Amino acid sequence: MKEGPDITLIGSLIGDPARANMLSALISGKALTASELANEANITLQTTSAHLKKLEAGGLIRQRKQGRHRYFNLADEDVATLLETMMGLAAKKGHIRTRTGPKAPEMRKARVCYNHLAGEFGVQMFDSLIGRGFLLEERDEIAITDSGRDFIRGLGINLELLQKAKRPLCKSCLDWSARRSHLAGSLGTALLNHIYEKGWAKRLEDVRVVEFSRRGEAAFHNQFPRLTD
Amino acid sequence: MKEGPDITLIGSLIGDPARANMLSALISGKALTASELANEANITLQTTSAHLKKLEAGGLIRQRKQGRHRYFNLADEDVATLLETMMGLAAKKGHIRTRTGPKAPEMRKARVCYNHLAGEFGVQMFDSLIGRGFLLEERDEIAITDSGRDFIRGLGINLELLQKAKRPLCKSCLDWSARRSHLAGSLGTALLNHIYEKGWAKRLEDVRVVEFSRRGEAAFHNQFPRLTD
DNA sequence: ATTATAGTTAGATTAATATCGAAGTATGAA
DNA sequence: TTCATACTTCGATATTAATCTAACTATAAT
Repeated sequence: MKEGPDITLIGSLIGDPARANMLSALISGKALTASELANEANITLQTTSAHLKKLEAGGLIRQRKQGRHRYFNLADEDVATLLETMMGLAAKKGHIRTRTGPKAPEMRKARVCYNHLAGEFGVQMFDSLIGRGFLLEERDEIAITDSGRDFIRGLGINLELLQKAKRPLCKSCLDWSARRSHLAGSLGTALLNHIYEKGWAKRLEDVRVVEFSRRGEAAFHNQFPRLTD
Repeated sequence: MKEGPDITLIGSLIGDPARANMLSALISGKALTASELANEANITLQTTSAHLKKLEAGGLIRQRKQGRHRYFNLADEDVATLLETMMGLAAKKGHIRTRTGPKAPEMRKARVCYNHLAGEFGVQMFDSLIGRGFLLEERDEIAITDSGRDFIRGLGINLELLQKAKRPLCKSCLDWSARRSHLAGSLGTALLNHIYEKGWAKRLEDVRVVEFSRRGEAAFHNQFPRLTD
């Protein structure tokens, strides 16, 4: 890593495929061990160790020692925001991941993308919110409408709290599997949490698949109905 | 550039010092020729050409042919946003540019940083807004107060329009020269535009220096007084 | 103690790519 | 036509850094 302007280091850290894979894995918020990250990036543990050292030195990740394990996390919310921004731009520019799309059908159905819902369920939720006039899509910007505010508040979500956050409230995110937009941003995160809190789906360890129960699936479809147009 | 997840390409593009220098130069919004960018990055024109090709293929820049010149720009506002986000994170993590800070004294005084005001004038404006209770600084987040809203509206700035934008309204940005914070975000941009519109300073071509007139300087100090505490 | 698991460090190899020199293309000026 | 400027393409070189094997440290389990 040669000298260069301030953004060079961060760019080169993310610019390596192995490290990018690790960061992508960490973006779900779940703490992962070095071995898990090695597996995620398909490299040996030694190489992983070297990468983790660089990522930590660059301030992108943090580690917690616990017994003989080391758990790694993104350093803070800002790093997650940066990665989200990059993913969004990459999707818009058509840099779709060539190598590994979501393979398993459960992944295509519903999965965690960073910290919001993606997959068919994510797309359906987004379409439903747009279709009922709760969200407004203009070019690439998403805005919430007045009726949308009422709807979200009706779910018991504290909208004012979300708006104070640095992250944009509404943001679209292109879906790998469906090649359609779904909802990111702090509202997207809040809605995923809502799904967990209602018990519609379980938060699985280690995996990004979101597993809906039968009842949860029905409740989801009821809350975010598919509209025939 | 090996295969990898979607963010890898963008990361590696920004991760090269020469390219990062070029992108930093372009972030002011001014279109630059290949030769100018070569000069900015301190590399030969041949190497520059190769870099520009990659940046364009990656969707980060656009080019316009005009006679025997080629003018380069960032591809769109999203790219600028990404770079701003990265600069912000880099500053927070302490990855300050080691090599070249702003040299010329005019640069230290007032310059364009992305699309807001930086340098001593930028820092003073920021301090003044904080000191008069128009902005609130909590940890790394900046928020506008009710009296701040009144003040900004009083300048004739449409605050509601700014808040609808994707970009955060208020954001702090660490100053290279002053090592102090100044105001970025859409409000920062709006205030810089306000300075131009009032005729306090001229928008110079090719250079990032913001040149205040005598009268403009006085008006600026009047509008954003330095507070003795 | 002994063995197993989790991770780091060191050293060698290899692959990627930034860089430049030299030659070529395109536009404009004299 | 000739010359100059702006930029691209080609080919060679050199440097960087990602990767692996092997050896080492630390914690935990038996």
